[in-house]
Amino acid sequence: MNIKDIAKQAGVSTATVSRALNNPEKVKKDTLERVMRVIDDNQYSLNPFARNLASPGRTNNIVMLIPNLANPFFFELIKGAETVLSEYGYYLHAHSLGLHINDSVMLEKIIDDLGNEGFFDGLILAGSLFFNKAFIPGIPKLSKPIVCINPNPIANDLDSVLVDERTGIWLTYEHLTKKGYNNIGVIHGGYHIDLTVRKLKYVKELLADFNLTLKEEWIYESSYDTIEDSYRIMSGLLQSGRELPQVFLCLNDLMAIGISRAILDKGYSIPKDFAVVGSDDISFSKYFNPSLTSIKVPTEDLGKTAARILLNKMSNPNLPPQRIYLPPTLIVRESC
Amino acid sequence: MNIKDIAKQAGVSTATVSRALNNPEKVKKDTLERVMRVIDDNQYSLNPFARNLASPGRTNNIVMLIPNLANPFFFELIKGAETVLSEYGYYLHAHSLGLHINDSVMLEKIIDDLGNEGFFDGLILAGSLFFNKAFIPGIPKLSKPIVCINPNPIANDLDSVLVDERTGIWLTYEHLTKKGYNNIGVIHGGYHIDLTVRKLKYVKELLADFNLTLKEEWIYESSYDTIEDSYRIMSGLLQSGRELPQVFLCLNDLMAIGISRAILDKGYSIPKDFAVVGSDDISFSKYFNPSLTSIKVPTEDLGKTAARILLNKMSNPNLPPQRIYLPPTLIVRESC
DNA sequence: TTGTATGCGTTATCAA
DNA sequence: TTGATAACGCATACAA
Repeated sequence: MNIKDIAKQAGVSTATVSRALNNPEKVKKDTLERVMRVIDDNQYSLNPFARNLASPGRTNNIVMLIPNLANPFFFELIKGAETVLSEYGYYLHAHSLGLHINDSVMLEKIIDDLGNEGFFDGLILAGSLFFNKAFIPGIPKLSKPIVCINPNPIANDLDSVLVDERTGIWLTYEHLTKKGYNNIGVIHGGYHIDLTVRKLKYVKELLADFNLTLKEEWIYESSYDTIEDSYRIMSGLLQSGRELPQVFLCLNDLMAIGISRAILDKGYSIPKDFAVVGSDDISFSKYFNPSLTSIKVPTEDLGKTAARILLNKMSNPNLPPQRIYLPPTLIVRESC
Repeated sequence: MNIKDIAKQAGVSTATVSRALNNPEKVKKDTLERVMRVIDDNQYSLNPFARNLASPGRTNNIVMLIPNLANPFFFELIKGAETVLSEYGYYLHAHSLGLHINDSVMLEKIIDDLGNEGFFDGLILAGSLFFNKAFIPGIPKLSKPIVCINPNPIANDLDSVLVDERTGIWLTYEHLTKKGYNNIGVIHGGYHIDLTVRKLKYVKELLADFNLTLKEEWIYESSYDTIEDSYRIMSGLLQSGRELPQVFLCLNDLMAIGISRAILDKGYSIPKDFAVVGSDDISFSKYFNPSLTSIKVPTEDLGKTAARILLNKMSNPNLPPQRIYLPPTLIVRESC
């Protein structure tokens, strides 16, 4: 069923059918009704590819690639971007990389496929992971505006929104020392994520300023994506009898929740026996028991800002890349 | 920049350029290299619309419309669907309706827009909300395979995967009576969501079988999408001095977490003073303190099953609609 | 191995 | 108000 068949059945030309569809006011009422009836009767739906070829327009679709929907951090990002984009008539679709996250070949294929299908007008890439050297080469081919959220420093030729992570670490340390905590341990989600490398560096630099060092044996590797892993790791640590830090700085809240539950389940108290600090301040953290102290990043604002840059870029593709930094704050609650 | 320009610059025909792009093995090596260099130099990227018009193929994109990404329930759904779809080379994009969720005009526009853009091969609709009478009319126009997850009964002409909610309620009631709880209250997320209406009906029917009734004043309205609302409502209830039920059956876990925290903050104990049962068993519930008893729905399986039906439908569009029911289970933890 | 020519389904221009 | 037709950018059957 194409426009030609409809035209034939309705006894008009294809031009009239097209007009009936796109500019109904330019078609005589009787004709319009007749055409529309034929269209309805045959459940005709026009070919979007032909339409776009004949008269190119925007797709109204924006795609946001994220590492893992399981972390609420990312849907707050999505929410922010969606708020802004929908005002301008765009639809935001989130695509979670999930298992492909460590596979740069696959990542490149995804971007390539998406681009080739012409599915979207612009792309938002979230999470520092995406920007390893192996992956970046695929991006220029896209010829679509791109904005990154929290990319690693390699991507300095791309538009991006970033969190001033150093400040977050600094605020935390200030609070911890004020509370009398000196022995800090860090729980991260793996060195393959650039975020880990960056934040560990900031912690070490900060401590160095005070002539202190971060003990290597107090740096623990877990996973950013599940509560489970951190729970298991912490349970093991508590059972091992090893010397542990007084405070655990977790590089996201999912991990903080996991270790907290392990601490409680072993009969220890928070923050009396161990204090816990998370990162991101996802919405659950406030309701966790004990409520979680966390380095809050302005997640929704990150999304909004990325969306604004993207809109800007779409209407003016030749703008030079810009980087915008947003400040974190420390939300102090019961866990510390 | 189109294929013609490239052909001219490379001194070949458009056919050769097309071949270089799609069947490089059919082009002489020198020619191929020359063409490819011109393509790279000009950052040419082909027009996906023209390509698809000339030789129609699948887009590899599947869109899943969901009410709200803020509820982890939905990303587990996404995860399940993604697992299956990616095996077959499809990309799943989640589109969260967010604020437009109560606006059926907007919903129809969204589906219409997406369909007109044609960039997906199939659609998964999640959440009972989508299927009110005002909305259904828009669907047939789409002419793309559609599968629903947990639709309301109106949508019985659409392929769908459903949870056997009645059984979930039954399992819960059985457990509660065994534990000696008789006074049940229900917390739901609003009557505009069909899920609410259905489950309340099941609860009432079940109680009626035992010659009991659900007290109208023990049916509380909150919101499915935020923990906040339920926290606030429960705080108010506890302060009001009104008579309250012994057990709160919450129609999702977000609400269960909200009221639990309110109960604890007012100095009451769970499950001693009040017991709490949630629904869905999202991943956080296990780690909440006290851990949450919840009616677990096989969320990932729901997503997987929906994906399988969709795949089936895409390769065989004339299949009659099918409905598959999946059973819930009761996960008993500390809160009850 | 390469080129020519045609068609894909729609929109838009121009005439009628 | 309507119709004939060129054009959109690409893929492909067929010819060379």
